[in-house]
Amino acid sequence: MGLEAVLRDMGCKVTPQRLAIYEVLKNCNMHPTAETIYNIISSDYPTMSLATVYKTLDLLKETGIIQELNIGGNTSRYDVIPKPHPHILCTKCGKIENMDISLSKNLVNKAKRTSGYDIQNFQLYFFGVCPYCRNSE
Amino acid sequence: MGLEAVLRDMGCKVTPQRLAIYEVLKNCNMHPTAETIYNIISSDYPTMSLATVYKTLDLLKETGIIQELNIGGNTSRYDVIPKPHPHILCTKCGKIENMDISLSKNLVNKAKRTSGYDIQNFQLYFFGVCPYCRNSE
DNA sequence: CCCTTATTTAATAATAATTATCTAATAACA
DNA sequence: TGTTATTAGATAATTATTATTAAATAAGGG
Repeated sequence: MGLEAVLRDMGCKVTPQRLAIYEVLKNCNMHPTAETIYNIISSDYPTMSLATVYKTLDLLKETGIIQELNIGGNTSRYDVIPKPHPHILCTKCGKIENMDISLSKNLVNKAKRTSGYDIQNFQLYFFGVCPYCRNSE
Repeated sequence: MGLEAVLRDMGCKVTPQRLAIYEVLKNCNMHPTAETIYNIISSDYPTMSLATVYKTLDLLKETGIIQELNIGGNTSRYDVIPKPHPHILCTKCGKIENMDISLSKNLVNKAKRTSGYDIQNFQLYFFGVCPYCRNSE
């Protein structure tokens, strides 16, 4: 289901701004901040406001098609969710990458059992030095 | 090695404020924010300033005896590190608890292999509804 | 034990990220 | 096409965090 359908489903309006922000996230693998998205979009949408970016990101989060990452620093980053996946941050250059591994069902089940929580989601962040930064030392 | 020794080791001064902030973290399992720590301490140290709390937390982070958690919201939380452990956030009441499980060596190795990173650390956050909140629905 | 000095505290200002407010613009639907 | 509720955009407000600076103080040498 595309973003348009999702928005209509929620009784929200389909606007060019919303579509554009989602497109940026889909086409960009750098896990941008709200401000980065704003900068990227500004050339095509000179009237776009940063507040609109924030409001739209909140909305997209609610729909569940994007997620917010809190991987340190003091700004949130955003990411489309094709399926849940861990992230890794290079502590030298600040780059954030997707990881193609998953938590074992086993671990998640153990988490449910030991915590007693009804677990709905998780975030796994690794921190380290990327190969490029390692070579340039 | 206690905090005093660690500080001396780094050539830093041992001050009552630093000890007090660390004590709060050790005796408090709620993963407090800087402001919460400030409030807790204020009764004993009426002259304590919030800036001192922040600076001390940064210092304690550097020593490696505490860690900063970025588990959403827009405020950091802090935690002593007896050993690395996952955390779980109740999305109803906002409580954050330690979890007594660990990532398998297997998974970490796979992460190293597939990413090529020199992995130094990780954070694993689960999100769900705690038993208490579930019952009071 | 006191003096000296570099470090730290505390108060305050500054910055940065995010949220709230409010008016003009616009998507949706009759 | 017109009406209306929603949204965008501009701006102000709020919140978290960091920087600045003068006064206070811990640590080591005499």
